[in-house]
Amino acid sequence: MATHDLYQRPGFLLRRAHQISASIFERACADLALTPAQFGVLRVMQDHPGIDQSSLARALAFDKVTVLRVIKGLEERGFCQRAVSPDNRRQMAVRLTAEGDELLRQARQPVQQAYETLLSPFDDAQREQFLSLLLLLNTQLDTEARASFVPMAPGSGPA
Amino acid sequence: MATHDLYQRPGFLLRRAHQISASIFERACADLALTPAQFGVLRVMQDHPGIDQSSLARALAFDKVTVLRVIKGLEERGFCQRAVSPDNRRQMAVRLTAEGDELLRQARQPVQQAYETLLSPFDDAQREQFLSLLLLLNTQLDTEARASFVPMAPGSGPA
DNA sequence: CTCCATGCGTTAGTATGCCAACGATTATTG
DNA sequence: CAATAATCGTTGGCATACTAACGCATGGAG
Repeated sequence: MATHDLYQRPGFLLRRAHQISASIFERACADLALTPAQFGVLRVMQDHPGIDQSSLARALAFDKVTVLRVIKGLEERGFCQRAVSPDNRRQMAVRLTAEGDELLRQARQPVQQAYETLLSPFDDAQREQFLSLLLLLNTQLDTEARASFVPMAPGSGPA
Repeated sequence: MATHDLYQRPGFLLRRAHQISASIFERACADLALTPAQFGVLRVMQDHPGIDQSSLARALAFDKVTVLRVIKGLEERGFCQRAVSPDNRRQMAVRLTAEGDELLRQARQPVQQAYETLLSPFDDAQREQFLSLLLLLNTQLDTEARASFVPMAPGSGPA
């Protein structure tokens, strides 16, 4: 029965839950060929036009290399543009194209459906518990694992 | 404030929690250069000597390609052996070496420490809630995402 | 027994995540 | 101002995860 303990470890359960979550999301957005990471990047770009790649990475707690590759893929597909920032020539200012905005519009419904599917095993009280526990874990262990997570004020730009 | 919604999505929170969990585990086992996936594979091999790769993948809900690569890496480091199964020449029978068993023995303490760190934001009641909610989500959505999860009886071998 | 479907392991390709290192640029500090 | 720090984007490498496809072995159907 020693193996059974493994299946009850929070790390194992979290890995599996994340796997299931990603699978549900990708299936719901299969027509758009949109992954969770791509969706997150596009959403941040939508709220912060002209954001630089490193700030975007910090906003999502992604690695900056991951962000670079996701953005390059999105750029090839015509969903975003990159340009050297006029404020700081080290930075690349990233923003949605009209196609990217349209993609997000089309994604709204399937993303919501993935959300519902993922939480379908829970009743309302359990959903609230689950989300608050996850939020607590994330905020408490944030610095434990990576850099601090500082969402910026909307409209303030990359300043 | 639209971005803020993104951070409250269960998919985002799960991804981040998994990321933190993996980071804590890898840090705790840094001296052993042991990742969560490698630990899982070794644990299943320990409980089911001579198991074949596909059964091992199903037991952990890993992809068989992932299992193949993890096992190859472990084999190169001397922690497990592979041999064509005498029962079925399609299968590779995998088992721990003495070094692999010793590695698991050395991993016991850091793995337990990672477990404690991961659940440190929670009190006892919250831990129980969190684990049972994760378990519920996994069992309910299991077939939703991938093949069924059938742990085999210990000692029955790969039959 | 022969054909056929299935299962297993493997390879290849793609996407995510991490770290380390590098050149270029900016910020800091003496 | 000049030397140093830190930051940004990029590249390369490793590990995890998926799909698709292939060769091979097995099991079942006719």
